[in-house]
Amino acid sequence: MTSPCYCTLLRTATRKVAAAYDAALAPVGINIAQYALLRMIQNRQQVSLTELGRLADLDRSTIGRNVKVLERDGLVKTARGEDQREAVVSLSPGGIEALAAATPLWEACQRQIEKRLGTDKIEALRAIAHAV
Amino acid sequence: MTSPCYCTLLRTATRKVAAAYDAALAPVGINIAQYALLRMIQNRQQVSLTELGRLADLDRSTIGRNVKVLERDGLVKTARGEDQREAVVSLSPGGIEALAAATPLWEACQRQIEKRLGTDKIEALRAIAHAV
DNA sequence: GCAATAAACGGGTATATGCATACACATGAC
DNA sequence: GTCATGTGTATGCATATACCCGTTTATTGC
Repeated sequence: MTSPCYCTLLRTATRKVAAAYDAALAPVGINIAQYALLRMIQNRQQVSLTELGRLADLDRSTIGRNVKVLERDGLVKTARGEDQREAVVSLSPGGIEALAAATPLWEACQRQIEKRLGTDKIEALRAIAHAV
Repeated sequence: MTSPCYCTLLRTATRKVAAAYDAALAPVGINIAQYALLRMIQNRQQVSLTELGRLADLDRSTIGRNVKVLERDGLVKTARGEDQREAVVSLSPGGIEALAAATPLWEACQRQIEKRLGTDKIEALRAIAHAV
């Protein structure tokens, strides 16, 4: 009768996987969303909120709020850009440190997921992410 | 150097897919999370919050809040169970109606995703969801 | 140079989600 | 029957997320 809802499958899987990453990163005091954001900021060195939103595929207002939490926690700093409208975000020393501390934990999580899913499903996951 | 974060792939894919379902269901005034919850309630006719939480793999407190929104919107009703601690949830007439109106829209979304991903990736999605 | 338009943020409102804690009710040992 | 323990909810606090609207700052057309 009713086929499984693909969206619900995804949502549930994501919650579980994210919980695993969150738990792994907890010692550093950040979660997986923050880790991803910190890494994007690191890659660009200097980014505006709008650009970060594009990179992360997130609404600008979401990025703004998430960055605010990172700033409050001393992991990033923001400044006005040349374009006075722009808020330019970059890692603070604390953020660089946190990222360095978090990366091995994140790596371990990656390995764990790879082990759990196996090469074929990992490949499929990449393909699915690319397709949607 | 840095491999793609599987968690971030999943999170991003889920956001996009959920947005598609949310948009499809918008005419009925519910989102995909609510649709999934309504369907679970319909299947069981009568469920406690704890059981719903188990079914949906969600924290009990999350279920409690989500059900509260459904109740406010007149889609479900809750009553005290035999066990006086229990809140028993069931669909209201409005909820039955909404579910009926939403289901064709949801079906269309399912078809759209199937078309977008193709049989192989759909199968893989099921396998991944099962594995995590 | 000025008016219209576009772009970047910020804040309000709303949902979904989890954890920790408090409170209410049940149940079993005695 | 009473007390300890377990189970079911509710609530406070925090994050992530989106949409809409208002304000500020560029940019562009004339």
